[in-house]
Amino acid sequence: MPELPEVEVVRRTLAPHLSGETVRRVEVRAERLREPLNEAVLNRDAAGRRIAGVRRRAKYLLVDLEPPTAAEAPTTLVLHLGMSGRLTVREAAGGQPPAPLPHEHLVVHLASGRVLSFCDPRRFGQAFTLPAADLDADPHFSHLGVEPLSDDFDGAHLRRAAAGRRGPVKPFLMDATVVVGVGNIYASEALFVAGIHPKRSVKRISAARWDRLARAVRQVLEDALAQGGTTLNDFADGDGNAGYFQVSLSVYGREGEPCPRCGQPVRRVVQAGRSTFYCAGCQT
DNA sequence: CGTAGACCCTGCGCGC
DNA sequence: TGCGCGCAGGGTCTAC
Repeated sequence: MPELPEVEVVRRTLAPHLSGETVRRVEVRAERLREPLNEAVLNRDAAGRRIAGVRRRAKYLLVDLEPPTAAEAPTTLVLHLGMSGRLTVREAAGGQPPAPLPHEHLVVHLASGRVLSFCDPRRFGQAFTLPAADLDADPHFSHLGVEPLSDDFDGAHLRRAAAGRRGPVKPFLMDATVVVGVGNIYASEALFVAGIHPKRSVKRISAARWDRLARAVRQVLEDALAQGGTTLNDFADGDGNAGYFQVSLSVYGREGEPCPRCGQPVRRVVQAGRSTFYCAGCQT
């Protein structure tokens, strides 16, 4: 479900509901996710703490938790939606916590009686805690590359990252050590906008093309963010991914349909086990 | 070293 | 109608 724009939309809709709340307790309903959920550790690091805010790094959501006493250190509740995760704030009903949802693996009970609910049918998501100071050094984060919407991301960055590497550009663009947050949808979309063939070797891309690609990545993500922001504004109230498919896509998922620019049928190929969509006329 | 492929898990839509 | 197959937006590990 989520790529970077969607995760950012979730962050923006959750943050006002969560900031200032206090975590009462964390309930693990199903611990068997990609990394097992540990209810005892989650409670040790989160229960009784006030939520200072919600940040994002790559596709991870970071819930900042204040120390309950000056002797303790800030912690962070890290959440990843995987392929099918949904985070919603749910209201208490008649003084009772809301009834369990299907695939609701984690429930963070808040002092107001509301809960932060994590549902994830495919169980590729993650939830764990860390001392806030250890985030950057943690193996989940230490290898991550630049944020695509930051000033550090441009054509020169891509060109430097590609030096000494081989292979096609599309999987390269999805390599989180190069740039984070570019998932399977927006990798295809950005290459279309930039006019670059997804199979083109990273060794055969000019500086001008790297510039164009970096601009395309930024544009595609920002456009999706703008559209997601307007169509997903009730996300936190439990309406999951309504509006997701309203984000206009040029080639992704459109095999056989006419290219919006030249009319040739959109093609699909599989690269590194993932579908890639492109126009053979517009992308070289 | 870097890259390609398998794998984690469940649900859905399609063709037969 | 029922069933099997392929496919799905992420990330990590292993084998080459």
